[in-house]
Amino acid sequence: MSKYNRNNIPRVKHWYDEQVTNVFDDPRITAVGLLFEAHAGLSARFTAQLEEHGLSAVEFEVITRLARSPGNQLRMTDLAAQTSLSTSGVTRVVDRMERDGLLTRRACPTDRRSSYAVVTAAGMQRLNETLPGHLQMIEQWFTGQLDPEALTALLDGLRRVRDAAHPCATAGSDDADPEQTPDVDGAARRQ
Amino acid sequence: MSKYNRNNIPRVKHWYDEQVTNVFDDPRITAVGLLFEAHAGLSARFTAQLEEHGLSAVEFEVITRLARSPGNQLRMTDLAAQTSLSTSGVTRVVDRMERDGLLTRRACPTDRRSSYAVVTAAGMQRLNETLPGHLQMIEQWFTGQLDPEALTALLDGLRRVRDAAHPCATAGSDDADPEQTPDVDGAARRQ
DNA sequence: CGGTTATATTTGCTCAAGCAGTCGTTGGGC
DNA sequence: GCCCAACGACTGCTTGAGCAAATATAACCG
Repeated sequence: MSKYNRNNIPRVKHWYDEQVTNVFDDPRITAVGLLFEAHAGLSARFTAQLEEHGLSAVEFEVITRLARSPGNQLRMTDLAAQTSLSTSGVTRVVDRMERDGLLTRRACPTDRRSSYAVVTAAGMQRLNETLPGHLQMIEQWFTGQLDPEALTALLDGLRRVRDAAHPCATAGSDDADPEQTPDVDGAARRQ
Repeated sequence: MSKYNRNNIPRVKHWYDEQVTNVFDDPRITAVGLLFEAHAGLSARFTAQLEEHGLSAVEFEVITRLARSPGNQLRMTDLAAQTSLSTSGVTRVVDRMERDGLLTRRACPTDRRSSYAVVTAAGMQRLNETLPGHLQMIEQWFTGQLDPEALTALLDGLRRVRDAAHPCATAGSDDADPEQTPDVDGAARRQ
């Protein structure tokens, strides 16, 4: 439904000019709507599947971030920086997940202000139970909906938008991690 | 690291060797991450701008939906169906906006169970003050980040994902969506 | 050292949102 | 006309999240 470029005549003005029939139906708003609804749709699908495994979306994000980090652990602050949560939000999620046995707190040996959130064995097991279904959902509702070129184009576009708009929440995620790896198998030992 | 190569003896390859570092960096998860982070980034930018005009993202969505509806009004239930809110959520957001003078409730003449939420003059004025800046934000952080073809490709991909995954409104109502014009932003995490 | 500032986490408070239940209203079947 | 299921809006309750203050520790600087 190429609502936006209904004709291919090169134009001086913007791509949306002719379609503005009503201020509130502006195609720019529609574009945002597409992105937001795609997000909402996927979010709902994922939430439903995660719930079957007793995880909320936030908990899944937390445990995934931890599980991909060295030692299956992160300091609370770093965890907050990598997720959509504030530090107090992280405190409370970790509270709940600790109560449920999925995580443990561990004191940082070099800085007594800090503490690590560590995935327990039970947490890793839960994650391993959940992940295959989750990946299946992603394929079913997202990546599998598009052929490879379309998917690549979509991801390229998203990456640009993300890089432009994202308020540096993933600051420390992909870069080299100068932090020394503290004791990989501690998770099993502590509990 | 030390766990796996604590001594230099060549090890037998275990089933998990390639997974311990990779499973959680699966490109499918990365793809979802891009979409979600793009959404989060835009959402944060929009929220900041709307806040300057005294509107939350939800309030903006509500007032926009109403403003594009005939008579600048909708029944509460219909408003709920068009937004990311449940009916009780709509009740409360309309409460607040009515208190702030942006909306009014009006009794439905034909069905005394129903009531309409109507945008007041003050509400329309607020929206008109807010909208240009909002559109500017969309261009700045979203549509303006991409050249026309890339934008078209992005929107095409999003539309497919949206059509596949969007649970036809959110809470409760699961009808097909005959409406041609998609939506405005909303739902922050919301999830 | 002693004092000041910065950092890490937790806690109190507030608020927005959903669910489930309530109340009044509607409309169909008889 | 009467009954009852369906519907629309609202309310009580709970939950999850953020902000700001509190607490503890670290780092720095004289």
